[in-house]
Amino acid sequence: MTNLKEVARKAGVSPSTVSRVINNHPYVNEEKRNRVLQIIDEMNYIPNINAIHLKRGKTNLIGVVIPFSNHPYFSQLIQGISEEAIKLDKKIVLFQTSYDTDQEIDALEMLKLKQLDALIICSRNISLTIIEQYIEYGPISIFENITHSKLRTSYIDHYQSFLTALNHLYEHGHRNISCAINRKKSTSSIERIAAYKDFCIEKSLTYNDNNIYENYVLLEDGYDLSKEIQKSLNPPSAIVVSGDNTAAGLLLSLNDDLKENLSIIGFENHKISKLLNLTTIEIPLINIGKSLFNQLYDKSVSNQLFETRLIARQSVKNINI
Amino acid sequence: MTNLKEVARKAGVSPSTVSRVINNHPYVNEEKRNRVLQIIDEMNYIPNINAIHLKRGKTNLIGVVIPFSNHPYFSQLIQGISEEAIKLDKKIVLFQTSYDTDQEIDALEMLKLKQLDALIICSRNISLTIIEQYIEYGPISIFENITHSKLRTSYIDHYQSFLTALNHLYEHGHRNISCAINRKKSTSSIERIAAYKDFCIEKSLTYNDNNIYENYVLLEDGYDLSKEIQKSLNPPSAIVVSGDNTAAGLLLSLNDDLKENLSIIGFENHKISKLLNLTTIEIPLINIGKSLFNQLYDKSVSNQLFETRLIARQSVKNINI
DNA sequence: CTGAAAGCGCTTACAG
DNA sequence: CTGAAAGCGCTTACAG
Repeated sequence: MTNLKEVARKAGVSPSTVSRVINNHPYVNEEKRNRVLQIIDEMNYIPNINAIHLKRGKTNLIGVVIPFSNHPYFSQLIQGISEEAIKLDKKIVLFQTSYDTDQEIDALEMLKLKQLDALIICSRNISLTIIEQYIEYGPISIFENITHSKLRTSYIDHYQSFLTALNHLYEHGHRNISCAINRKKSTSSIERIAAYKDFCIEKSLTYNDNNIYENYVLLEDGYDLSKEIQKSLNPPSAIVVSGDNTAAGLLLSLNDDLKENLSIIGFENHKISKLLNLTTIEIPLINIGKSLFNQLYDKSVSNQLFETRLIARQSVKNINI
Repeated sequence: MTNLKEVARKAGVSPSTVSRVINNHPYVNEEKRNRVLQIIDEMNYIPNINAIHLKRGKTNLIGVVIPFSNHPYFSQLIQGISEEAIKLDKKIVLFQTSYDTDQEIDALEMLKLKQLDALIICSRNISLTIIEQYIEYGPISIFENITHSKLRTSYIDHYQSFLTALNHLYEHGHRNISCAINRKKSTSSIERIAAYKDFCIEKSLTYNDNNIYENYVLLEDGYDLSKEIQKSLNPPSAIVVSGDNTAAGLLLSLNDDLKENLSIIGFENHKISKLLNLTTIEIPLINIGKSLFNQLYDKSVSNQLFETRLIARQSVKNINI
């Protein structure tokens, strides 16, 4: 491997000059510059990036922590992050954790070791307290509603969004409403369940734990969900499903009776929801991804709220009260 | 930022000894080792990873080139790659290219600059000739049938797999068979089209370009595909769709007439195909991902063929000849 | 505009 | 078992 010094020797200049040429510094004699450039080409010289990183103290590598990449929710976030990263010529190091805490710590440790300049956490399992210990090592942005810390956040109001969905169903006459969420202990689910409880109280509907279906996230989970609903003694007339994928799977798996009588609202507004005429709450995931990235480069810590909106389609029907 | 030298000074030993402690070398006095460990803890010392990389000449970073991550085909590959990478404590740098050549070159350049130890190419747009120029900089594995070069390959026989699907339909009495593929110029599509042509010739069926539908890859593309088929003057009795996602979208979008009369075979055996009782050709993508990773660490260049198999479900019906 | 020199923070053969 | 020294390959203030 030829190095900068050899190039300098062959070109008859000092290493400093070669470095200046490579980094496009002004004040280099045109003739010398050309000579160096030519030698670089001849010798097929490649700068050692690790030496540059050592010297500069940064790597242009940004870590992204996600549980899975095979779900449109997360792949849209990645899409947005990537689009912005390309503009600044930063690279994305993917930590696909499956919510494994060790993997999450790995990412934080790489930030600490300076192999990553910054970190984006799309979803976490690890405690916030642990994450906060790493803030001193580099900017961290997270897709979660936390405003009291040094974390940079982009987030949506899960409580309000869920309430919007529930109220939409209420306005269409529904009084027996269920909901399906993913991990019960996730911060988003906690907000959603709170919205559901408050909604029931406010509308004087009986709140029942059994009306909350847990661990539904994939398309194929919608099939299982349909089975659960079908075997229910008092099946709901409507259901809020916290992801379009599951909502779509559910819609497609319904028997004829439920197909007529079950109203469904999904979340995220993925393409499949349009294809299936599914009412949904749009979440601007790509823009959130962009924001999560850009916040890393803000001078100050910021918290960015993103609006969601209901897109009414045909999967919510009126019911006579 | 405290460094190794400061730790050495405080501990009253040489930098060499500190380094030995950190790297768990034998032959370090137990007492000194403990002292060093204690100082490291006290000073909250963190080794600079870039210095280590410079010294060692490697980074434990593996690049992965994929066009999109929001498609199960690719996310399964990533899954397999990640599972193996974790075992060797290697990290994955994701290059989500959208088939943009510049992004692909970026990945190759990072290999050249030694920021990546090795590279995995799941799908490419760039020419093979260019890729081959980078082999000297580090191991490269690719998901493609290439045996004549220094590239490490894991691959399936797209020709044979497609033929299997076509013959299955033929055996069920179908004589008017279409197919849907993604990018026409991709190597896999070229093999698939060749299989289709040869099949038509062998069975004395009329081959017609119009029976090959192009650029169908997503679930929602299945909807468009259904429209295309419905407006066809001589609609096929069966279709081979080169991905389960599109096949599922198609199946779900068919009007009642076609629902009765169109047989469908998908590819990959994703969960949705089981949910919808879709006949498919299974592709062991997770294992291929694992192989692509492990081949990087083989001493010699290898080429690994993976078998596919037909899984018969209800989406292929018998037709009377 | 240019070079000599110091330094980024580690590792490792060498000598003891 | 241990330390002094050289070196990995760059960059950059400094002096000219």
